[in-house]
Amino acid sequence: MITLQQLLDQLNDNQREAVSYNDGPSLVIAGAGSGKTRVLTYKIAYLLLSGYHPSSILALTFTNKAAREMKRRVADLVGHDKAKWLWMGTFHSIFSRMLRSEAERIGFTSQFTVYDSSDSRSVLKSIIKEMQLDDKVYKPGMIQSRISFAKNNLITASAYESHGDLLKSDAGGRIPLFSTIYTTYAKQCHQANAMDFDDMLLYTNILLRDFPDVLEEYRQRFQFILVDEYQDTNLAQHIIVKRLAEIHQHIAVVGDDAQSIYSFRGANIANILQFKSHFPDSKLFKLEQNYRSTQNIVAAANSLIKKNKGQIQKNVFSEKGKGIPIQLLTAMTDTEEGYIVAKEISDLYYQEHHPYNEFVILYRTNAQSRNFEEALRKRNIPYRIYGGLSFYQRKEIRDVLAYFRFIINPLDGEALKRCINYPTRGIGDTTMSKVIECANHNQVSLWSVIGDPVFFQLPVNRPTVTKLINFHAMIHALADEMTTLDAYEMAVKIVKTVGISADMTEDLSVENISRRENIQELVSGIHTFCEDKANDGETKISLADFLSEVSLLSDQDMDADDSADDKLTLMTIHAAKGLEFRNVFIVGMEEELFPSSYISSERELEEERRLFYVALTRAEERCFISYARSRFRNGQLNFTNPSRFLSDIDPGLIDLPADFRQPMSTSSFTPKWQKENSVGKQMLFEQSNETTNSIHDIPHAITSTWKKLTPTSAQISNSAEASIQSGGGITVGNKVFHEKFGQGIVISLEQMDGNWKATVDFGSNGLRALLLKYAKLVILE
DNA sequence: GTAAGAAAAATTTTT
DNA sequence: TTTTTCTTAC
Repeated sequence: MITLQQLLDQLNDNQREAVSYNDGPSLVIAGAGSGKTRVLTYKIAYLLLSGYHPSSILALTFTNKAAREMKRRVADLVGHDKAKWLWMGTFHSIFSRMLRSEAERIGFTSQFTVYDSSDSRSVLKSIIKEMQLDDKVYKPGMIQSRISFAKNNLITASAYESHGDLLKSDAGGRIPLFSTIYTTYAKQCHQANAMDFDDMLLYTNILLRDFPDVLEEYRQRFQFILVDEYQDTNLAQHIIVKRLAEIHQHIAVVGDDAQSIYSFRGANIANILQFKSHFPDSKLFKLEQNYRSTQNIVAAANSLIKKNKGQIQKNVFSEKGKGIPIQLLTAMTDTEEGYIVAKEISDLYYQEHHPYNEFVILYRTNAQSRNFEEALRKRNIPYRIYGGLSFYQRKEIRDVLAYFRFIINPLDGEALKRCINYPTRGIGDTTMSKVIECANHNQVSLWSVIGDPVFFQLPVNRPTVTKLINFHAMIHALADEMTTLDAYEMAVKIVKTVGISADMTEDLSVENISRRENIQELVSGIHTFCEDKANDGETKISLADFLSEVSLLSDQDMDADDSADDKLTLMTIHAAKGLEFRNVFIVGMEEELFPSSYISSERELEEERRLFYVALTRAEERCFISYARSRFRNGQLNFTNPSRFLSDIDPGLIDLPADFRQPMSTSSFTPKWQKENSVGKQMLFEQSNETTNSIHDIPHAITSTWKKLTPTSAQISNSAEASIQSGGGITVGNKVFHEKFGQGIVISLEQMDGNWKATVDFGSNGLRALLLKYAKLVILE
């Protein structure tokens, strides 16, 4: 147990001020490596020592890992007995807890299922199919992200339906039925007693908006609110936090606007930049001393981030040694880049005795890892790759979890589809389509139809009826066991009963053995889960308890086996946020790759620059940056140019090779279609900083997102006009001939990655998007 | 209901 | 180039 004084003595002046300030809202801007987590944990400990009850403190994070780490560190300060009562967890897990206890108010049961993004994509796919829409136009992925953005901006399906601008924008983007899909999707999720990740934020908002007693209860309960990584919050999260803190104003948020790299997931940097306007009495604290990196690295990162506009001014400094300049490695090809980096690592390992686990290779895209893997293998350098399939994404794990879900919530149609499909039991697509149609027709759940196919006059033959009824009976019997068995017993029982065990023991292929091990790992994970809960004094741990936690878990949360063995790390820069390494290699520093060729606005360019900032600030001691002059991308050899970001770094802080030519492009963004012709001067993509308080008002921010997702009619005509000047002679309205698709009419023209793309209506052969570079279009008239 | 073959697409992804 | 998704044939 620590005293208040001891607590404060362990902090620097700025940290101490931030921790002990409790006269109103505060915003703590925590520069990279400045002890952000330390401030958060000490602040919580401080509050506990000054009399707050742990259960009156709410601390929100973005990852379970961060929550766990923070809880551990608070426990180290004040003891586990106190720390365990804290409301500390991810936004989603805390809100899930609230939603489950108030579920009935919004038409769900406390057993509601959480749909992950592949579940919701699958639901959307079947809706699109059912509405007989072309999934080339209504791309499930695109629809999904639009719905996600709508929810993150608190636009419900019904609000969407009555929002003229959005409807108009959809019509202009050739997806007039989007709103209908959204409504159907919301309805189906609701009927399935299921919420997707975004729903958890949206419904929490609705709960707090429509039920004053609930709002009041949680306002009373949470006497102090802390939020980590505030720069990554979206509107939905921001509004919830704001509502809860509205009365007592006991709120502290921590973050770094310079590390906001998740806007593509809906994060709104304005939440942190405009914090003062949402909490006018708030006090700003800045943590500017970096304890991680050498002065050189800090200065280089500072010089880079200075190129961004619209940020909170800070002066990050280091009192460590000057260190060595950043080293730039140039390769002729991507393969050579791998070789050079591996060589450099090898030298440091053998000559300076740096263990491999003090190295990280950071890249913009996962696809870049390959060259490095090969080069590392050649030198026998052990490595670990982050990213790719997570444990919970694996088919066998999803199968098992589907059974858990289905038994707990029989209305969960997605789980049903998966369960009925595996292990094979002679019920295929044909039967399922009939079941779905029958369920829709009778307005009942799939579960009901399967329970009594004869009653619902399902048009299938006798053996199929038996199969369906058997399946129904098996699930029903298992559901009955729920009352007596705990999570672990239940899991074992399910895996045995449904035939997964049998299926796994049958074939002994290598893949199958790995699958079996994965299932084994899941089951023993459940065992551990039960034990942990029992140690905290909980009794009767049900499978539902496990499921409600596991559906909010990601692979990042279970890497227990790291750091023990001496392996180098390969990961994307996004995945590296929050981590630190002695030696950092930032690779693929080329135009079109980093910054990504996908960016289309100054705002996105700035986010890419922040991403680079995050990469640089991971380094403690050495930082290497590499690029190649040529690279295979999508099977094609491309010649590349060094990234414009290289010239954003103060030249005195980076060791340039003798033959290095500064990237010619300036650091500012010019859309290609503006560069090549002078049509269209307005920045259609700029995001507004406005946010609003009301669920039904459409924040300005979202409309701009919309413009990104769907070309507005204005944009289309801009592109069309531009094409008149430089589109290779083809213009909108041309009748053209394609050797495969025949005759068609050019509907629109736009530029992508410097290539002209035409959308052509080939009549019975459908709408086709064609790159003029490849498609040999003959102009007919 | 599965397996092989063709076609199309190919950022980043805390929950 | 690889990976994923859709088709088609057994």
